[in-house]
Amino acid sequence: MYFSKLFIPTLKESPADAEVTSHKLMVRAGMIRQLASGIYSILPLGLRVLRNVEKIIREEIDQIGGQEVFLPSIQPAELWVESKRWDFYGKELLRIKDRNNREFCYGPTHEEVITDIIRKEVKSYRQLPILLYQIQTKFRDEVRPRFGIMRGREFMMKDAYSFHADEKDTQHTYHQMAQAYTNIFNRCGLKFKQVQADAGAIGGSFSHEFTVLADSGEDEIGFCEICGYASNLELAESKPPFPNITPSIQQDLKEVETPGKKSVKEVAEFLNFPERQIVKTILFENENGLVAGLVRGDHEINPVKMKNLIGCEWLHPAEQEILAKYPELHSGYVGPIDLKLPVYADHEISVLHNFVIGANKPSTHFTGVQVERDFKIEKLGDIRTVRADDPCPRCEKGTYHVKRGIEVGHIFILGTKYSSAMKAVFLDQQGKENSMIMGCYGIGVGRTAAAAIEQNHDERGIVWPRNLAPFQVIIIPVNYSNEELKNVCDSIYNRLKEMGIETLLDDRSDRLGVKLKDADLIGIPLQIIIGPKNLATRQVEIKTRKTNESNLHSYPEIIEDIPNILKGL
RNA sequence: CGGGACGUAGCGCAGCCUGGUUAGCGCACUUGACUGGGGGUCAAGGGGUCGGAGGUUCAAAUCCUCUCGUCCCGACCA
Repeated sequence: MYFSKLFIPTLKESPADAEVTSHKLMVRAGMIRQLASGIYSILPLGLRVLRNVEKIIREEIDQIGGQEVFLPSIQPAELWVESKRWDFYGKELLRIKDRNNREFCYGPTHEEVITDIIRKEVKSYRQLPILLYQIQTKFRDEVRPRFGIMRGREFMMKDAYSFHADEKDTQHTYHQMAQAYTNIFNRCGLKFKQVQADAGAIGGSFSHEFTVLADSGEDEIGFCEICGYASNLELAESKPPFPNITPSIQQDLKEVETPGKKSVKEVAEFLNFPERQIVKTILFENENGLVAGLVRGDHEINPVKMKNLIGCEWLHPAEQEILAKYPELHSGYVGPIDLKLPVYADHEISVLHNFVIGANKPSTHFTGVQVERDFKIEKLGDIRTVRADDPCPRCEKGTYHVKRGIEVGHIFILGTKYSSAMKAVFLDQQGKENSMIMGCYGIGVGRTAAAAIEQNHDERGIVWPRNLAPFQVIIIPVNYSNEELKNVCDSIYNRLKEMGIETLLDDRSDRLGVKLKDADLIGIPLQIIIGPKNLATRQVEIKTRKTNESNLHSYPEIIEDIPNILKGL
């Protein structure tokens, strides 16, 4: 490809509305342009990168028996009503009406469509398992789209769905898929972790996320470097406490005044207790009303883990307006003693003695509190968010490391959530009707490309991992209008093309500096710089974008060696 | 949805508070000349519903109201 023929509008300055590096660089490198909030046009250079991601995905998913399909983006409401998600999905579902006033949505995901196909066509265990996938744009009307293509409303996604006759077979595919994902992200040149994850709104029993490590990421993950345990922080298990020996002196419950001291920090300072000796009571609301959660003062409560412990449909922090309806609750002084709400406590509480807790009375706390003696716990469990350096829950010696990351892939075992709601059933060997067991497996294609930039860039621009790079090599003549340079460039270009190497030739009449800046910005792994002085001694300069180091090599011999150099990158 | 900010040429911004010539600057763009190993120089140019609507005023980019859009923080989220 000749640079002058390529539509690649590069920018010197970053757009004002871009925040993260990948967004800035993708716009500056002429890969994307915004059309509306969270909606982007993909320009030729950007598309080449996305196609590379897609190609890797296709190869790996095909490898484990996936078959590609292309599904409608506009989906009828009835399907979503059937799966009960028409209401549940909320405002993120972009709803539209056709000329006959029939309701549709722009698909945010395709469980319903794929389940509909399978239930109509598959009747027997003999036809299972089936693994189908699609790579298409989807639309989720995000509350707050941000970070360019990383979290757009319209986005390119690979979604795979599998249907099985039994649980064991589902797990088999799940594990194959996990391996395929590992291969995919390795081939994309990413540093990532497979972490245990919450299934969230999509439902299901078992799931993992693939998270690319990056400080700009929105997710936090906790992992142990000794045993390899890794989990999204919203799910990461905390190690149960060692049972504490009851202290010889068990203090009596005592009411103390704590005028105006509401936060753990204030109370701890005022009473001269360590924060870990204070217990916080946090109120949540779920489908059954208010519930209370207890964690140690120096810990943070984790709503996802709490929801899982309770086993409720949903759980939100209680709103101030709701609290106003309960005159017995005093913000900052809520406690479990004589509280007429179900109380869920973190397991660390079980080994605490003589602690401090709100007294349900303004400006008052209790000291000398003991679990069981002073209040009852509905259920004890792991409901706090783990921190760096907390002990690993799976091994003896390890401790947690906490890092930020970008979720680029997510795999789920769905069970029969959709198949039973939508009656996707089959007859087993005994002629008995069963719901199919499903798995679903997503990868954000654009997000993967953006994550690659977050992880691979420098102050000059993008440094593409070789397999994602829009071109492998860029030829930069100091002056293309010089007949001799032009001939050399053209012949190198043609030879590389013959060798099947995607090559860009910067034939523009701009000065060298401009061409070098652009080459650095768009991040092509290898630059071949051709100038008259070096050429006079039969040499060309080869620069590796990753290291920004360049060396002279004798020409034309070096050209035959380019494939090897690329392999080593 | 709550809080905050911004909208002036393709991009980045100044001007607005304190209303008053023809609305500026840098980059980009066009033409020409010189130049040619890290965004070069000089000269001459083109490009604006000042987001939109309404209002105040002799006069509005500037003040007021409404509205649309975009971004940030939070809540939310495969």
